[in-house]
Amino acid sequence: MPNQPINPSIKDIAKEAGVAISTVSYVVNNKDLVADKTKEKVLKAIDKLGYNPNYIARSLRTKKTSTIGVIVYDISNPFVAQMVKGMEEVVKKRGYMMVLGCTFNDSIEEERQINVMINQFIDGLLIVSGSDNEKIYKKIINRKIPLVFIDRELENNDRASVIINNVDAVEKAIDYLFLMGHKKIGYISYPLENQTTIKQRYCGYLKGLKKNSLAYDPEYVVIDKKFMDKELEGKDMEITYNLMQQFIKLKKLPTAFITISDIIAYGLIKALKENNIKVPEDVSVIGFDNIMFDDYISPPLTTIKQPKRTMGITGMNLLLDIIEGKNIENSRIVLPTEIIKRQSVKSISLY
Amino acid sequence: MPNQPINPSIKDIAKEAGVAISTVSYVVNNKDLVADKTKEKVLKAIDKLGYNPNYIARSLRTKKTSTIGVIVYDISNPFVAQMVKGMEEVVKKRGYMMVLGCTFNDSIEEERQINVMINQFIDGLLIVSGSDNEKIYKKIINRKIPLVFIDRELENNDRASVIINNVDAVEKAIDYLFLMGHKKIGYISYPLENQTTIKQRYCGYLKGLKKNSLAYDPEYVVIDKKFMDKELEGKDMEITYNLMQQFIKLKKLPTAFITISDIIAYGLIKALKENNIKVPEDVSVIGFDNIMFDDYISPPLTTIKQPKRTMGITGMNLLLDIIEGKNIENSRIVLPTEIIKRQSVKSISLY
DNA sequence: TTGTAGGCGTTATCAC
DNA sequence: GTGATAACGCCTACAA
Repeated sequence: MPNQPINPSIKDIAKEAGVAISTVSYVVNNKDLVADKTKEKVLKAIDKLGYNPNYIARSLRTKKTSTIGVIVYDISNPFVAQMVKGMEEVVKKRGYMMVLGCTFNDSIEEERQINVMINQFIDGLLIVSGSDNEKIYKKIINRKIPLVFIDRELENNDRASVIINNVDAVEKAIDYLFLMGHKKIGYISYPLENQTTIKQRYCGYLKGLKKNSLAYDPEYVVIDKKFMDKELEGKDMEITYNLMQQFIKLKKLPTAFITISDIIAYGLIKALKENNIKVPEDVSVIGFDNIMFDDYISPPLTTIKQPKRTMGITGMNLLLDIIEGKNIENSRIVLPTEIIKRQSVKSISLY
Repeated sequence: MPNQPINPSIKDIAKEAGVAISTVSYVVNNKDLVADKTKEKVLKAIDKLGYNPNYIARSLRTKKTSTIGVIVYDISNPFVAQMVKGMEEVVKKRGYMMVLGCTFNDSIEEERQINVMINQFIDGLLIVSGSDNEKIYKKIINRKIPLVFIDRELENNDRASVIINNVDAVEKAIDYLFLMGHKKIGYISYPLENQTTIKQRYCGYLKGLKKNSLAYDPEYVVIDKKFMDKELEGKDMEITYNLMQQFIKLKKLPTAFITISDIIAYGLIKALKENNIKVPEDVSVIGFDNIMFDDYISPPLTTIKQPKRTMGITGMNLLLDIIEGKNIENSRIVLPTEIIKRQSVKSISLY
């Protein structure tokens, strides 16, 4: 019995089949240059030795890795996880792999990860909600590495991106609340620094207020640095809960709150309920994202739905299209949002 | 101005610094063979041309990719996402990358993904809750690719793994319920086929019943194939909700339910509440996992906590230790579970 | 239609 | 200490 190499190379196959290396390569890559008879011989040898092409060697030659870098802020966030799931579906279908990195909204970390990834490792990069720091992305652009942003727009908006209309979304939520008779509308958000998405939503808040001739009352808005605390990373529910416990004791309450995420809404609702403030009877709440739990909390949460999975799918498809040199008709895709009406908002028009 | 290569190679650096290629390599890899003066020249050239080592080429030589394959069933499941987050922390810290694949509990898909990954692409593989199909893993073992399982044990239990004691966990939950006066304890679970973890929990259920001299009543157990339906993938809450809507109409209720996941518990609670069955007054519920929302639903969910992040961290560290040839004292790590008592269980000892 | 040979960017082995 | 040079496994002109 001849000693079979554990990981046979193209060379071993060539020897086994009694043909040249290039012939094997042609067969492996489905180039129609090989006579059927020869092809068969090669295939048989491949089967016999159990050959698998070495992607590393291939990449070294072709400069293609079929690997996509995906950078998110926190994979354990349900909104993010749902998007990543969408990306994974596409990647799988189109024959790529996905490497994942979490930045936890730390731009130093983001830059580090990008650097590692682009060191000839990946064919393209998908960034979810990166920082506002344009500088980080210069290197990617310089190296001509295809790049798509999801859920975020840079000031320099000629970048490929998949987004929603954040201004519009919040504005519509205010319209809805106003329609339901609310005049005092609060707002809970991350700090606005370094995050276009968050800024835009705040703009929507202001715009919606103005549009409905509602006064802006700083007493009603909670924008707190604690949300950016590294120690508290991933604990938005608790942060909100604690924040609101204080808020309730110190300040007057609006009749409704809009929050920039469902997670925050959950924390808010818990704090409210524990202080015997009924939701929605006393205070209405609108969340953002429409994560899978909204139907299962009490009361079921009214929210602004983002098409999470679709955002992931669309973003990944766009990126792969760019990589594969397909004709891109639109590289700035705006996906629709929708207010999902459940039971956390109540009409107060009778008052 | 000399034309600088966009991606300078070690060769370009050598030329720039006026030294040999190998010298540059020594410097890059911190081998202490180079005179300080030469080293400085090289460093200067590296800085000037903006050199980055090509990982692909390096991998081709060294047969190391510093990339770990992670296979999970569903990244959008909060339990999984939390584990992956733990892995990501470790991977980052120890200088590796992570490629991610989701199988959605499809063993064909699992095998396909494993094949892609092990084609010389990864240094090791971390599998979360794979199938029971030993055959799939043969190839990995044959190729001597380090492999660690999380949350799952194969029959052949000499594999490296990070698990919890599932039998014990459920048994303790029954003890707790019994202590609270419950004699009729229901159970909601995935089908038992192909999943050791699920089987073990069911054993725990049986064992706990017997231990407390409680009769097994098939009327109280819900084990349904719908949970494995490809179309319904990722919708355990809805599935449970629908299942229980029927159950409530057709069957008698136990005084308490144990479920194999918090997600399932959420669906159950919703169905119960909508049928005016109070939780925990009429029926107590114990979940499994302790996901981040348990504190925020109504009532807050009593559950069996799994150390999700720790499982991810431990599993990844174990795998990297194996890869790096460290001395492994224990390759079958059992992590502790704990009953987290919230408000979904009520004592009925007074009845 | 098939074979030869060069090179992708490294690292490692030897000389010097 | 430093410098040639041969691999690693593959792809692709180009030659035959």
